[in-house]
Amino acid sequence: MKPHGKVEFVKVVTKSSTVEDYVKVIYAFTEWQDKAITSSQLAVRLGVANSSVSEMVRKLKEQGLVHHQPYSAIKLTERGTVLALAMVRRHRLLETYLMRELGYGWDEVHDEAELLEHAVSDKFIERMSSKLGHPQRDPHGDPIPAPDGTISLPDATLLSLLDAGHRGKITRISDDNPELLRYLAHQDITLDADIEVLGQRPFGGSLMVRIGSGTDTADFDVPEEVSSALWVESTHPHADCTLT
Amino acid sequence: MKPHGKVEFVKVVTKSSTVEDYVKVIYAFTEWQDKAITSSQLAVRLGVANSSVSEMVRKLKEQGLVHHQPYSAIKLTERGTVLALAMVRRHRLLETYLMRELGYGWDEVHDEAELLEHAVSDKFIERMSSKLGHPQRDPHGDPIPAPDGTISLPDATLLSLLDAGHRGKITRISDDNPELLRYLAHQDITLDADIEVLGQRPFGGSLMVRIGSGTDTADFDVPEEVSSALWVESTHPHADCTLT
DNA sequence: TCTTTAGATTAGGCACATCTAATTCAGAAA
DNA sequence: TTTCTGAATTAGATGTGCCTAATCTAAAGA
Ligand SMILES: [Mn+2]
Ligand SMILES: [Mn+2]
Ligand SMILES: [Mn+2]
Ligand SMILES: [Mn+2]
Repeated sequence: MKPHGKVEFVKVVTKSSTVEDYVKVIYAFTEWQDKAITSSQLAVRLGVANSSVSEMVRKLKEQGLVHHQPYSAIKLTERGTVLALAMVRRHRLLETYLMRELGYGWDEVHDEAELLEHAVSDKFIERMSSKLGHPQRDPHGDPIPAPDGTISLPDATLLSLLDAGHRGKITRISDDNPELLRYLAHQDITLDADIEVLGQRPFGGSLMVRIGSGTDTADFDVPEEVSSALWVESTHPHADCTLT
Repeated sequence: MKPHGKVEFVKVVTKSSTVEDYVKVIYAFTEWQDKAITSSQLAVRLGVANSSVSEMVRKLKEQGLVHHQPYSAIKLTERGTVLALAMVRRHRLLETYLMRELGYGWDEVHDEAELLEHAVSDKFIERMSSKLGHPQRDPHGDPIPAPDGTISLPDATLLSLLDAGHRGKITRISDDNPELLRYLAHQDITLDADIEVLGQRPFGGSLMVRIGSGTDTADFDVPEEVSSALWVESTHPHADCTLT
């Protein structure tokens, strides 16, 4: 007597904190540009060996969280995106909460949120969100997805890509370098500050910018490292440029 | 050329969340009575197999966190006690915070704290403590150890051990049965309520108690399951008993 | 004292997430 | 088209924490 049908064991999906971090990083990579992440880029961002990523990506695929053809880039499935957005919501709400309710500095929130995001319950997240008045963005200007996964990305451009004359508001600051955040805070370069690109020093040097508005302005030379961490939303359309 | 001295590799102690839970449970067992916990009692409380405990206790001993002779009870070392008290502080502060700041019910805080206690930083804990005004006990009446490990246990007795006539205040309610907590809250039996033992129903039946003071009192029959979850601090010394 | 037995420990394995080293592959360069 | 090369994958292993099954032991009972 042989079985005449195939027996399949459907693996119950356990979203470990490792899996949560993988999908979150895969998602984050495409948030501000549209190329999908590769195996080794993922390895660098997670701080693990390439081989660990290969192994794990196979498991993520098994669980229906990513699409992946060997030797090509890694993309989230619908389900993977849902999980990633849930984690991004958690992370950003936690960062916001830590600053507003527990007096953390904006350079201190990331690491704490990175661990807490895996430990708090949905109830905790929603209570926080209520208490904060359902904020739309985190302390670094990153948009906070709604509970249903809806997210609206502001129309911002990387400062380092802007031409002289451009004016706008700083709407996002990359949060992965705490030291940079401390530097910026010390210089009073904060979210929503008005900014104008004055020009670029020769031979690929620093970008010259003016921060502030009206009479209260200050000029800075920002090196590539900084200008590639700041996103600017234009206040005037392109036509308004004052080219010298 | 042979080495003429012994080379030892001292294991760097990594306090995993598993280790944290083991020492916490070992500590908790002796908080309200003085017998040390056995292997199988520990297994029940942690929800793991006996063999897992044997294995883990060996590792805890290796790390200097417990004293243990095979086939006998498990005791924390000085270092183990320090770690346990730190975890207890975390757990109880978190419970208090969840109730006071995020509107949790006292039956909902335990499970959330059980996970969060492993994920939050010391900074988080101390910020919470400040914000709460450095509370001395958690929502269930359990004392919160100070950052240095100091803890003062209230002089309370298990309700089920009290004789008729005893009066006092409820100062502690075991928090490991959420359903019981909901029942008590529904009956307005809360921390600091005045209580008087009226007597015991025959044949090992329920304990009859009076809750409240002055004109606002209510009588209850409390079954063993409940009376062994409530601790009472006497308001009148023993001499004041009214035996029938 | 000898036997029983409940509780504790060991043996042998598994799942997860990681590593280093060896191998394979896709696409660029010749 | 063939060769090369860096990226990606597989092979083989480790550490942690858990399991079931087998074995052992201390303390109680006959
Ligand atoms: Mn994380
Ligand atoms: Mn952020
Ligand atoms: Mn715990
Ligand atoms: Mn409690």
